[in-house]
Formats: sequence, C-alpha cells, structure tokens
Amino acid sequence: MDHPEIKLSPYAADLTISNNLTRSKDRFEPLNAPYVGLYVCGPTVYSNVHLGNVRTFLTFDVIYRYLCQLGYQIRYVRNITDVGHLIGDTDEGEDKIGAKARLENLEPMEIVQRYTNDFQDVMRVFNILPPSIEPTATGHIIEQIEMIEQIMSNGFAYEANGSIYFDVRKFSEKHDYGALSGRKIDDLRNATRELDGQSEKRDPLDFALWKKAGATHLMHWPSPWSVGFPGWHLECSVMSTRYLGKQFDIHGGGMDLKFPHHECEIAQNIGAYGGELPVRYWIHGNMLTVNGRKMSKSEGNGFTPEELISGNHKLLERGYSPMTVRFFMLQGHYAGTLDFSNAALQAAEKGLQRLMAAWAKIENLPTTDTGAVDIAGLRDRCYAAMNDDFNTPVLIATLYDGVKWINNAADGRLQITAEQKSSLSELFRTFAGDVMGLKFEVDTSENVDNRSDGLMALICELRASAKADKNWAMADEIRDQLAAIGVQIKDGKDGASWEFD
RNA sequence: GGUCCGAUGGCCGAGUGGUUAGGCUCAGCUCUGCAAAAGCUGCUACAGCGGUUCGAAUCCGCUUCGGACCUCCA
Repeated sequence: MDHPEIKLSPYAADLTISNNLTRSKDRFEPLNAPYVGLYVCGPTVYSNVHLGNVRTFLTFDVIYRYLCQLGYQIRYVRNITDVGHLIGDTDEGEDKIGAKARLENLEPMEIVQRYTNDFQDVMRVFNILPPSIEPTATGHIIEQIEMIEQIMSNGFAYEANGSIYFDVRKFSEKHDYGALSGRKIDDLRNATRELDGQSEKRDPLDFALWKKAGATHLMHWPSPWSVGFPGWHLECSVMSTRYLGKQFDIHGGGMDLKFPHHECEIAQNIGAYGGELPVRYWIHGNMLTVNGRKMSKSEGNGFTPEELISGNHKLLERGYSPMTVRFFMLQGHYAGTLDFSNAALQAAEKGLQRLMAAWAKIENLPTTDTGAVDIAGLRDRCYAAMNDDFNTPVLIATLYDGVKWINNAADGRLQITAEQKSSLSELFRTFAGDVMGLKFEVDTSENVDNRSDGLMALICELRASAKADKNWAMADEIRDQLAAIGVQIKDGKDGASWEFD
C-alpha cells in the first residue's frame, strides 16, 4: 500500500525498542507503516490512581507522542477494566468493583464511573494525552463470550460447573506458554501454592475465562455456560484484537502485568486464532519505588496525585506541581525502577524551571548576522536519544546544551542568527513540548487576573523611584511587604520583574 | 524455593571496552545599594574480590547487599 499523503520522518527508520518478547533491542518496523497499532493495559477503576500508576501511563504517553512526531498514524487503545479483576486468588476472590460497591453501598457502575472520572482527570492534570479508543470490558461481553467459544472449539478450554478455564497444559503441548516472561511450565507448577477451591481446575496453572457468578455477586451476564462474568485476562485479548487486529505492533503495560496477565493474553490469542504471535513489540514500564520498594496499594506506600500536589501526605515534605513530577519521571528511563524522594522532586523542580525559563527566553534573543551554534546537530542528537529506546534522560541532557546556548546568547556571549533562533524555538517546541509533554504552568491562584500586571507595574515603578532617590528603606519595605503576601521581586539589569510564589 | 533484574560522585539519575552524561547540592565569580533571583565557571564516580584484555566502571566468574515476578497490583 502506498500512502503518498503521509510522510514519515527520516528519523523514523532508526527507532529501536527494547522488546521484552525478544529480549533484545529491535529496530521498529511496523506491520503496516505508516499505521501503528498500540495497546496499553489501563487501570482497574475501583479506587483512585496513585503516582505509580501515573508513571506507566506517562511512559506510554511519551512513546505515543514520539511515534506521532515521527509521522506514524497511530491507533492507540487503552482500556478501562471495569469487571473481572478479582481480589485474592482467582477462584475465591470477589470482583474488585463489586467488592467496593458493596462496601460503599453503591451500584457497581457508580464505582466504575467515579474512578473512571478520577483517572481521566488525573491524566489531564499530568498532560497525558487521551488514547484513540478507551474501551471498557463491560462493553465487550459479547465479544468475550465469542472468543471463549473460539478457544473452546480449538480445544484449549474446558467447562467446569458453569465456569470456563483455559487449559494451560494442553496449550503448552503445542505452543510455548511462558515465552514472554521466561517461565518454564514445570517451574511454575512447582511454585504454585496450594489454593483452596481449586478443585474446578484441572491444573493449578489454568486460568478463568468465564466465572459462574455466586449468589451474592453483583456484576453478571448471561452466557452459554452460566450467568457469570469474564476473566480478567480475556478483556485485553478481545479489545486489542477487535480494534487493532489479530496481530499488531506494540503492547504496553506495567512490569507487574508481564506475568501472568500478558502471558495469558498471548495464550488466549493463539488459543483462539492460531499460532501467530499477536504482538510484535512488548514494552513494560518499570515501577516507581519508595525507599526501594514498589509503590502499590497493598503496601500502603502510595499516594494520590491530589496528595502530591497539595503536599498533604506523610511522605511529602511539601507539594509538587504536575509538570515537576512529569519532568522528574522523564529524567529516569522507563525501563528502570525510579525511586521517589523529596530531594529528587526538589531537584527536578529546579531543573525544570531552568529548562522552561530558557525556552521562554528564545523568543526575545538578540540575533546576529552570523551564528556559532549547530542547531541541526542538536536536533540529530535529540532524535538519536529518543530513537534509542525512548531515552528521555538523554534527551533532557541534550536539551540542556540548548539551554546553555540560549542563556549565553541572551547575555551576548554567543552569536545566533534569526534562522537559528527559529530552529531552536521549534526544537524546544517539538521535544520539550510535543514529545515530552512539558508545558508552562500558569498560576491558577485567585490572585491572578488581568489587573495584576498593571498593579505590579505601578508598584515596581514606585519602588524604582524610591531606589533612584536612594531611599533604600522604602525600597526594601516594599519588597519585604510584597514577599510577605507571596509576591517575589527580582531586581535585574533592566529593572525589576516579579512573580507569585 | 524458582525465574529475572539492579548496585554509578554529597543526592537523583544516563551511558559506554580506551574520549564531558545531565540535573540538583556545594564552592568561586558576574550582576547588584543590600539581599534574592538569574547567569558563568569548578567539583571526575562507577559495591567487593578474582579473571579476560594493550586497556574494564563497561565483558566473564564468585561474594555481599537490594529489588521485582512466581498471588491482586501500572
């Protein structure tokens, strides 16, 4: 197929991705360029997302943004899990959403709506772009039933007492179960704990495709086998296949989903549609840690974005802005764990300020007829950084070269032409803005309105005349009083500027 | 117990078989009535012990420590 209207960036040819399926760094070659299918496992909407969840979605946000920048036409699917995710082991566990609904005396769908809203609000706050499609598990019950039937007709699933289980043993006779996560089926069987109520399963490794609902189970649907609900792993197989096809390019999710969730997804797809691997590139975002430990709800060491911004949490010395957090996370590579700490957040806050201040300065840089900067080389290095498995830390380091140029040019120590200035501006807009999703955070406090500028200009003028009269007491008084109400005066060469704290 | 991963300067964090990561902190300087802010400059680290190599922090082995997954988790 030719797509003359869609032009890929020349840099697109050099993108490499650490592929967890092959355990190597592979050149990215989409199945149907310039189209790319990207699926990311979304949240289970039974409670507020915490900062660790945010990291994963941020990781794939930047990957999505960069693929867009390269000119790919991406269908980005990120699901909402609103049924089927169980608490505890898969036989006795209660549905998370149902459990929460019972606890709060609400309809399950009220829970789903509340935490879906929360999730989407949080994504917006961190400037994480919405996916092309955000499908829900409950919206695809029919397709899930159809996929179960397909798997059963291929002989890889069996019914037991109204529930359907995937037959891992049988599957592994013909296919490789455990290829993604590097598990050996015998090791897995040895490590499996003895669980109560496993009698329905033929093998402890089997997992549920459909569960018959107990008498008190709130969320249930009719099926050929029982009134019940789908297993957790099934929804991602169904929705990815429906929207991206039986084989697609990139599947993402948190590292903790690699096994068993993603392994089961692969088994389900092959079990239903045959031997072809459904996904070509598997990418897993690594965990956010606190004192070296994974942040998770069950550990109780997580905090919500609201707590982060307000600073209202015992782990936080004070609040941090969403862009500070975004920048902090992008200073580490997605494939490594990242340790949260107040010191690191504060360092990121300062670094971000410097980067953004330089970006804002570009527009007003003085230009000269000849220039002494190599913008094209800088651009090459930016693309090279991102092409090397989306290496945002190196991208940031590269942009700081630009920061230095900007500051030197502003001080007249470096020559830059108008053309270079405009290229530099575009470079920052592309990589800091479009790719990393950084944006200027406007002060949203109630003190800011259109009159503030005029008011402050007047005050600065009065203070300047006091200074001209060498009335230091008055000048300092004005500065101190303003500081007391949260307005900072910055004296510069060409007069004073100000900003709210 | 099984599988896998990591250990980098005061802190956070990249990368690489031989050449500056970067940010923050700190110090000096510039600017400045003073202070702050801002800018410039400086600060050369790779857990320990062996091995391979002309050369290893980077490859291999062992040790110590830490973590993830194997059960719900992004």
